[in-house]
Amino acid sequence: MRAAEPASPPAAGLQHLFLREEELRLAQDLLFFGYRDFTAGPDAILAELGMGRAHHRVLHFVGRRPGITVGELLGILGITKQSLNRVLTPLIEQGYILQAQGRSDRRQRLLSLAPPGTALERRLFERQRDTVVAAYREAGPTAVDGFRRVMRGLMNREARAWMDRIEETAPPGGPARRA
Amino acid sequence: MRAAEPASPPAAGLQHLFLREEELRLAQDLLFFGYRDFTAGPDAILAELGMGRAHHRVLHFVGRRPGITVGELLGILGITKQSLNRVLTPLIEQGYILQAQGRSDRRQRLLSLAPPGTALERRLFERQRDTVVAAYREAGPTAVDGFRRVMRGLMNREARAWMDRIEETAPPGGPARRA
DNA sequence: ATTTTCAGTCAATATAGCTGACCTATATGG
DNA sequence: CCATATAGGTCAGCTATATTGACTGAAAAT
Repeated sequence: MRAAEPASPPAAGLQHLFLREEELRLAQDLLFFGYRDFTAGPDAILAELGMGRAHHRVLHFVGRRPGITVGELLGILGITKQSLNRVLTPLIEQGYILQAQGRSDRRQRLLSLAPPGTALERRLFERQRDTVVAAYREAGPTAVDGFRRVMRGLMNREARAWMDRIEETAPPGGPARRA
Repeated sequence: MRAAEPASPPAAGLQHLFLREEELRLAQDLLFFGYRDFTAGPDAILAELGMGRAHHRVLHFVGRRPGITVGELLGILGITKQSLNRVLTPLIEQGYILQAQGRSDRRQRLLSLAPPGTALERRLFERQRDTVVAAYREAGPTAVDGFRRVMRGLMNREARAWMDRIEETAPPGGPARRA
């Protein structure tokens, strides 16, 4: 409130009506609440195991790309090696994640989920899936497509490239090669 | 848009085709990368000022609801009083946020942005706005509507109620009372 | 043989959250 | 009026997630 009227871009231009300030502030609200509640389910499970969101992210991306190297994982997560190792080392020690020496480059550690890792990731996934399925059902297929396009638009170049790669190699239809 | 045609539901198996596992894992990826890059801009500005995301959230929601009480803010943010005060107290001491005694209940502290707070929030908003505007423009109005519906679907009941209220009192058109 | 890269480690620091205990000021209700 | 409940603040201590910088060892590349 407080006087001010902070320059709602006067919407003069054509198709820009939907880009007015209030629309964009609404986007901020949506992303804050939506992301928070999206992560709330897994967070609760992880807390019971003495883990946090960072562990989930590692399990998720290792599950998504079995055989991923530590370096690639660092690139995806956008954190430092030290930060990653604080969650990765315990996950390995506790038997959730396996390391294998790289074939072409033996310095590399190829990461994959051990059975307990697969199970935990699955449990976290299913909790999150319930949230997403409910939202997707309510919103409908057209909205889902719009959601995907907007989220993609928020991502930086690197993240988009990663999404392109994952969509190529893990197409709708499941982990197996496309039908 | 990037190849791929992300599975606009091929209409084959009724309305469930778009809820297959891979689609849902894609949603996890989208939310992780999208949210991270959405917050990256403000994070960089805040870091220069020795602040973090928590400060931004306070500035955002106080700006959104001037005169909000501490208790209401706690409810929105979903954190403890102690956590809030660790960022709120410095924001007040540094002149970004004003406190006024509640009129009907003098125990309440009604929060609002002081001019420096308005300016900083504006700066953070504009950085984030650029990201959102780019995504919205790329995706188009229909996609934006879908994005909103899905994000809303991810939110819990309380958050939805808050969104309903904000949409009533701050309708498209700007912070001023409805036309 | 030197240099670079991949991975891991140690130490120190900062932010953002948490619990529990306790305080003041003000409202509210018997 | 007094007792209790509520709004807000504060102290102390804990955890999780991130950071930087410095350094190591092994293997690849030149």
